[in-house]
Amino acid sequence: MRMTIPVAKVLSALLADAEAPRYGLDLMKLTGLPSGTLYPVLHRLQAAGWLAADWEEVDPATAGRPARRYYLLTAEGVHAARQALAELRALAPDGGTSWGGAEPTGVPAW
Amino acid sequence: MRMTIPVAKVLSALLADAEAPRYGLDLMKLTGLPSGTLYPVLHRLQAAGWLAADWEEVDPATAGRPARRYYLLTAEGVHAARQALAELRALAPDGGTSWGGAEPTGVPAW
DNA sequence: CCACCCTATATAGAAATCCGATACAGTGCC
DNA sequence: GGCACTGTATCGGATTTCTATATAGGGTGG
Repeated sequence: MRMTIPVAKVLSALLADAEAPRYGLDLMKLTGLPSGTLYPVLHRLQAAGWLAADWEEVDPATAGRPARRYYLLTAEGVHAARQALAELRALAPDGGTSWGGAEPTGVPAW
Repeated sequence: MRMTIPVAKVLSALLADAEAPRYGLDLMKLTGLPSGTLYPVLHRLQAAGWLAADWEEVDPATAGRPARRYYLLTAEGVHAARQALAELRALAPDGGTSWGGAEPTGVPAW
């Protein structure tokens, strides 16, 4: 699973609110991603085994809307998502980053 | 400027340590990015006006190594980088995200 | 009825991005 | 000469993003 910002947004939304099940349009609004980005991400997450999907069982005529496809992180997905987001947080400083690197290199004449 | 994780890593490294000037190999070690990823990122940042670059003025024979190309964030770059990293931080929860979205949607039968 | 908007999911195709491989060049060492 | 190290940089295939577009049923208004 390659971590990208859209993937991180989806994982973040799926992790929030006690891992409540989400459906596509819901995730589009939460993440701000267009459907053409979101659905491929969801498919990749499923292929990676991080995400499970199931059709909502309702009669469209009764519900007055199309059936939704609900997504829920697997146990592995929850774990992986937490770890991935933690790594992301590591490079977004709160005060000063100072993630163990080399000390400032020689300043140019400039 | 499209924000991606490699771009964020570079910005983070450039912001750290009081915005000390950095050169390519230095940034490769700090960010862990391969040169094939790093240099295109640096070029894009320059094209966006976020980054300034200048050749170190040394005699390679005297220094015992090739001249370095130093990179420093512009004023605009510093501002933009801080903002971009803040947005990244927003989606990497520390405790609970709860970034104002819709409340949990109806749970599936499943 | 028919147009139109809303909820939903999904794909096509062009553009952008990432990353392993490769290139180039000078220094230092054996 | 050969090899390792410091540096910067590009190429090309694979992946990813994103703008359109497709599909389909429900509800509303003329």
